[in-house]
Amino acid sequence: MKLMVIDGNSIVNRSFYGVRPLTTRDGLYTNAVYGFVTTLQRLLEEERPEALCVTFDRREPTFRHLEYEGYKAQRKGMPEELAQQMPVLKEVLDAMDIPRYELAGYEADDLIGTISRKCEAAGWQCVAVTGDKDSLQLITGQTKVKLVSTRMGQTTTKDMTPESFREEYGFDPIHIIDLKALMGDSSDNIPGVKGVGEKTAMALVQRYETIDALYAAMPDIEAKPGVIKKLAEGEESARMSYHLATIITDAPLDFDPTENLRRPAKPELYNIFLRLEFNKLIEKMGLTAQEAPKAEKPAEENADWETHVERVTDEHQAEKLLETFRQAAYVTVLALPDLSAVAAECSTGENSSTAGEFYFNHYSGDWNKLLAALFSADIKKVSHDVKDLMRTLLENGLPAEGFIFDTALAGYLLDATAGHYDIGRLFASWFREELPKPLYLEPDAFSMLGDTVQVEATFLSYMSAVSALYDAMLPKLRETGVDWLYFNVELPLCRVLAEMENAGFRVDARALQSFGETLSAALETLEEKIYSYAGKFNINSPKQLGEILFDKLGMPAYKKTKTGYSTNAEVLDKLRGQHPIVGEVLEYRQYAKLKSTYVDGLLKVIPPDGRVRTSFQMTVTATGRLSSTEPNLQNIPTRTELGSELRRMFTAEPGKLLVDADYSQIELRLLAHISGDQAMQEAFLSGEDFHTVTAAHVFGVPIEQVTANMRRAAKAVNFGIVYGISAFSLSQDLGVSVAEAKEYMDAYFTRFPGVKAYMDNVVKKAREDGYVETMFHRRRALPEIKASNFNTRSFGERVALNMPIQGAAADIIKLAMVKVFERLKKEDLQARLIMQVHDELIVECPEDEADRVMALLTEEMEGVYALSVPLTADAHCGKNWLEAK
DNA sequence: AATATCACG
DNA sequence: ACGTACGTGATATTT
Repeated sequence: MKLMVIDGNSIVNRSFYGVRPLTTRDGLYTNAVYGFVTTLQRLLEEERPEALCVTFDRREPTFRHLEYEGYKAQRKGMPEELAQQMPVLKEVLDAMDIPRYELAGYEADDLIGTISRKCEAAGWQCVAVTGDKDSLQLITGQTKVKLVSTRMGQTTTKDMTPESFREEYGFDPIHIIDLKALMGDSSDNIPGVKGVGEKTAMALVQRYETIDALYAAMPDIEAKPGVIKKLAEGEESARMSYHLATIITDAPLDFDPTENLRRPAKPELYNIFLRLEFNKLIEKMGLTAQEAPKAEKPAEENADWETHVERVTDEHQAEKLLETFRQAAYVTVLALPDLSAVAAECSTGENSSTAGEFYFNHYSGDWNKLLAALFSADIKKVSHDVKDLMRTLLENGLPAEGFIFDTALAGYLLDATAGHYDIGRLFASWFREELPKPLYLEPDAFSMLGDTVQVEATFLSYMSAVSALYDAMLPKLRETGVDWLYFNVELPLCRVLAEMENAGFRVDARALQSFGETLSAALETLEEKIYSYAGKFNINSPKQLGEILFDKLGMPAYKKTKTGYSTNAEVLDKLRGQHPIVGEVLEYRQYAKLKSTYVDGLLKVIPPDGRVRTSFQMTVTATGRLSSTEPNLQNIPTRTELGSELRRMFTAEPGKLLVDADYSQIELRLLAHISGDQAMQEAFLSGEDFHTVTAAHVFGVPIEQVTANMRRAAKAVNFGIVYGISAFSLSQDLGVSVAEAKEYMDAYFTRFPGVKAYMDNVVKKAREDGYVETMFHRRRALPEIKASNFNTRSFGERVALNMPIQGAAADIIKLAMVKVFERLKKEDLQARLIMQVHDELIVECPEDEADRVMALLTEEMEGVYALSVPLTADAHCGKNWLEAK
């Protein structure tokens, strides 16, 4: 039988510093609890013990320390972010039915010691899990210690048995006490012998095993005279340290291993995890709600609420219901992705609502006519993932009007870092109650179900959730000031994006195919050359490539990743001169990327009509940008000549042209505007090249004397500023010393004092508020800025500097997209927006519209919002993307 | 499922 | 002293 005992304080501490800060929607820190639970899962998997318990320290100084006068209560109090998680962790452990032990006056160590001895006495095996090396003294034939260490966010464990301990230390585990007695331990306030460190202490213990034996042999011992003198002076301290380092194994603890046998978690664990928003864990551990979920609206739990539900089967019935919907303030609408079933619900009075569910194969009337009526402008609709629904509607030639709210989109604007905005999770996080698990419905799922009961129940439950969310979210949008952006930009953008997605981007599959064949041939040649230098191996495997380059060919490894050598382009570039294989590998990599991601990747998604349709994600990025998936059309190569050839294959239809318009340095212009820096604004107003002007300022020379190198440095500093700069990274980027990079930055801040003041201010404000926002009040929560971990906090500061700029640029182009869309419609042009790449818009139009469209795009993009510096956009046109850029 | 790499703004 | 740019997504390999 085996019992695992966990040092709760040690593991929770490691989790807190090792896991990035996580908070629930209302600001409760959860990272340490999360880390603890995942670590525990792993340990259980690894050890599969029959019994399990956790020990905790009590805050008070312990008996061992009370007898030591030099003890100052100098153990740093834990940071507030961690302290608030301790009661939560204990609640979780209780719900998992895992016994915890704490005892006033004893450290977790002492309890572990006592527990391990009691296990041994009962004939059990014991595994002690801790990060504290002190506890290695507990190792015996029956007790092993699992040492946990966290490096670079990775938790690793090492099993220490009598054998492995001896191998590493060269003496028996119990003498770790003698070792600590000599070398001390600052983290545990054990003084040790002054002047004796790890090396000396190790040698002495290996030779004499105990301090008793050591002092018995004094002064004729095998050590340097200086060490002998220090030992003599420090004897009292050593003996006291020995006492301090000895873990108590007979604490007055009532303990019986059989009372700690593993038991199933209690049902409330589900609710606790729900509250903590541990959705992944709920899934992984297969937790479910306590009772069968109810398909009723939560509001209906109060007895007076009544819903009249109708399954609509004929046109007469439908028209009556539609008329009710037309009168309603709003209607909640949901639909299956293929529009084979639709549900709608509206409130019809104080305590009642009416809901209708429409099923294609249960409807005798004209299905499309019904949908057209429901999705026309005279019914105000609240829904979820409006853009996706609109895309389907428009695809089917149906109207997509009258949407006044999207709960997914609102969830995103209120917390852009939440990651998921499905109805179930939003409901759980807003109302702290579970909703039935999302029932995944294939387009034809309900025909497979045989009847529609399950779909009906899900629709009903989801509709009530969506209306409850709408009621809760709308005031919150106003409260945070993000309502303007929501109603004037994000919501109208749904329609714009739905039409862009449906329009698609024409790709020349034949040209792509032949480009792919060229690449294949080149790859084969390169492969052979590479094999001729190093033998056959998989060039695509960084692991194998690293072994070839650094072990077999003996090149110096500049950088390591957590799994081995780094072989990225930056490293390989430095090795170029060393061996011809390096250049070949770099070239191979470039071709392989183009072939697999772009040629093969795109060919897979070109439909017969030749138009590739991406999906724009509106609820993904933390800054407010869009993202593009399946395929990603926002990262089509442009930086290398070969890669940019791909853009030649993105074309306009025959007889049409592409118009491409992009903002010029929008982020830096926004910085000039937001910071109000006089010099920077003048630089933009002067009309000169901005990086050149910056260089002139930073290097203190007239504009005519700015060299290419000076401009390059200035450009790097400009970028760095936007990203939240540090001298180190700038030096890396520029290949100069850190000192030199710092000089550039100092000069920059001297010449642009407004920028410096703004940067200081934005970080300070973020610390006060716990969030940052754009000039349009798009918000990003920033718990990291208060972190006690230096790296995490620094990251928070960089985000605070970057998000208001990147986010405002995103706000502006989104607003421009809405305006452009409306203008194109109003002017009755055939031109259609088809693509957005963060600061760039692409329109496809008949050849004879191109000039008008270029002017229109430039005008709308530039005029979308008046900044204190000009906001400029440049437009070009051509038959394909390469030409138009 | 995680990691390394590399494409974009 | 710490270890570094901000924001994404797709692919291949490895676990």
